[in-house]
Amino acid sequence: MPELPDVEIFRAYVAKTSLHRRILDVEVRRPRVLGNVSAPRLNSALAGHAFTAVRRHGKHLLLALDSGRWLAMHFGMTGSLHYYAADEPPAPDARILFDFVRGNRLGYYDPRVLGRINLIDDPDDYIAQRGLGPDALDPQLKRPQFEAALHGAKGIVKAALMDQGRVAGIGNLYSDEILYHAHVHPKTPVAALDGPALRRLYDSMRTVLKEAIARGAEPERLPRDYLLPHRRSGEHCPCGGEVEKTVIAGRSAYFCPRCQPAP
DNA sequence: TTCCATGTTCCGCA
DNA sequence: TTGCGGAACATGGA
Repeated sequence: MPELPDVEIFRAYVAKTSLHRRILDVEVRRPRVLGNVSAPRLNSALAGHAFTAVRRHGKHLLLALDSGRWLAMHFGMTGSLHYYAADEPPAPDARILFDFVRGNRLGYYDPRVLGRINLIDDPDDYIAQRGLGPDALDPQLKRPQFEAALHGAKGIVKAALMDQGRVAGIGNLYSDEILYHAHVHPKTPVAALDGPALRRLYDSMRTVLKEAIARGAEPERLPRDYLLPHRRSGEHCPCGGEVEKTVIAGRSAYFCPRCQPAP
């Protein structure tokens, strides 16, 4: 689930449900999801405080506390958030539960336990320490900055799009969609991209991510002329051609050979 | 039972 | 140094 559009949905969800509510307790049911902080330290840092703001960088969600500290959430491959009213029992497989006053709760779920939660002092330091590039939807990221981010990459374009150090937020699913709209084959070397191809990649990155957010980050709800609703090998591309699957960097990559001719 | 999965990181190799 | 393939992490669904 959690690529940029999903995490953006989480951001709006937290903003709507969980800000300015005093936290009573943090229930850590699976300590493995805690990165740099123990369960007792997390609890003492949060209890009595409230989240005051929430922002997103790439696939990372950053929650400000009224103490000045921040909680950094990453969702791995399967993480999500669910908010519960006082009379709703949280699902039993929550990894972490943030208990607010009056019985409301925010639950952090992650079946595969690949996500992490860190307690940090400064989100910009955190982003820098992790070597993250600019957020893919940052208004400051214009076409020249995007081209600069890809510049010098020696590998293939799908890997470069997913490289969080170049541009943050694009994962395996949406890189396929972006390449599909740009009519670029996923194995095209970055060095072989000409000006028009770079322009199409930038435009489709912005369009695809915004459209995905508008559709609630549910790939199946994307327009029919998108690739993701047809992302199975043998399925028909909107153009009538057949969707093909290949493996790139250990990940499955789907594309339409008719719309995205081999480099 | 086996394979595969929306992420990240580490290792070995070229 | 860079990039790639593969493995590991842990779990559930097809």
